[in-house]
Amino acid sequence: MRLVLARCTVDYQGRLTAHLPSAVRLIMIKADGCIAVHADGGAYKPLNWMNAPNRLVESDSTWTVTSPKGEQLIIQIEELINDSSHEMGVDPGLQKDGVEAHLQELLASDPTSINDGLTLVRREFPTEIGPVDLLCRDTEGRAVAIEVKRRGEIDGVEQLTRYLDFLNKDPSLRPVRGMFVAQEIKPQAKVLAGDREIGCVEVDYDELRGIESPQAKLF
Amino acid sequence: MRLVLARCTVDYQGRLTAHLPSAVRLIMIKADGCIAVHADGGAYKPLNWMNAPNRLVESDSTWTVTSPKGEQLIIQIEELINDSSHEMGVDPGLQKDGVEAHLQELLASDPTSINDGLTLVRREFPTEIGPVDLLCRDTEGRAVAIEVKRRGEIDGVEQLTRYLDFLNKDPSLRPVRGMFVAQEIKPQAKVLAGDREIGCVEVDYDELRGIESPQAKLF
DNA sequence: GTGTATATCTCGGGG
DNA sequence: CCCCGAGGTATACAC
Repeated sequence: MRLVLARCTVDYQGRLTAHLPSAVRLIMIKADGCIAVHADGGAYKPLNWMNAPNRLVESDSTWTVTSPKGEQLIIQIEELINDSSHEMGVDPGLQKDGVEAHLQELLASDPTSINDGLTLVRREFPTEIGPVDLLCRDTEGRAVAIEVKRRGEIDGVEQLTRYLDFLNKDPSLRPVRGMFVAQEIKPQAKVLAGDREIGCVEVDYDELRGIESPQAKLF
Repeated sequence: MRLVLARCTVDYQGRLTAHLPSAVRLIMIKADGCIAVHADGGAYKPLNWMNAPNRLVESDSTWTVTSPKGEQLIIQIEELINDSSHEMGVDPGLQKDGVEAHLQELLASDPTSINDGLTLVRREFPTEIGPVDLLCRDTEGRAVAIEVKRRGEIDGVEQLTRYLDFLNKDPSLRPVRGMFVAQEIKPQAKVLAGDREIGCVEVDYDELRGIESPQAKLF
């Protein structure tokens, strides 16, 4: 990783046009070629950047970065304050726990935690317009489409509604009812779901994980 | 801005749980207190981070960052390779051109570029569920709700549909028809819009800007 | 490759 | 404070 501290201006032309007036900034160049220009504040997003792959040409005080997609970043170095490079090696990467995929796995392994008597037909059940998180059958053999979210908002209800529209065109499934499952469901989402006769269930991730592997609680 | 190069492990607990095994990384601490942990690759996103405001406590080799929202980041420094601080000053910030707001302004100033005979009632016309980009009337005085996007995708059609549902509950507006305007509209979005009797119009940003300020073309 | 959905989304604006 | 919407969203994954 190369770290350059410099007073500079930056111009981006590509998906939009953007300009950074002169100021002192950190320019980060990573081993894969991606470049980020950071100010000393404003959280994690750089002011300007260019993803890999790209081509960086340094000509005197003008750095020109060009991407194959036709994007261009021009950095004018007005005053170079520091320029250092460091060998860092490959990163083993981030291990996450608690994202939607995990919640979906837990619910798939035991759909009765959503509703008594539910049995799983398939996870990621395909439709023409995208996959339904869980497709189940209830005790009476009727199809139930389930949308899983960490936080249940209005978009999720719309998404499930689209799936239901398509699933209900299939005679072998019809009638399909919908259920919206999340750790937390926003009131507006509940209202919209109610309006469309979609059931709402709030579940507790830690509790599900506890039920899933009860021995974990012993240690 | 403080830049620390170190072999470290990182653990985050908050909105989810995440762990970073030992490796050499860049820890960036900005003037506003926000912290980002970067690997030497993988684009501009940090592996782990903590937004301002937060509290950083350095105790020997263990850094503990706590946010008021109850999030926690623990960095174990195993080997300190470099630690430097730089004064950078306040950044004047990014100037953007070509985002949706500009497109909306141009269309508001001349709705006939969308459809002959349209006149503007209001930009950001409020509804219970959010503002409609443009509300217009056509030559026959009927209300037209317009959703403006840079890139027209399926979400935008859903959004406009929600607005239309609400607007059509208002007797003084009803019937309201919808138009979906973007620089580029994806085929599926066109299909969904067609299904819901929403008109689609693709517009050219540069051309609009030319019409808007014709003198700009002279120079 | 396109299309779809997720994200510790981030970030900014309005009530 | 929450809600809502835009983003050069980026990123992963299925078809």
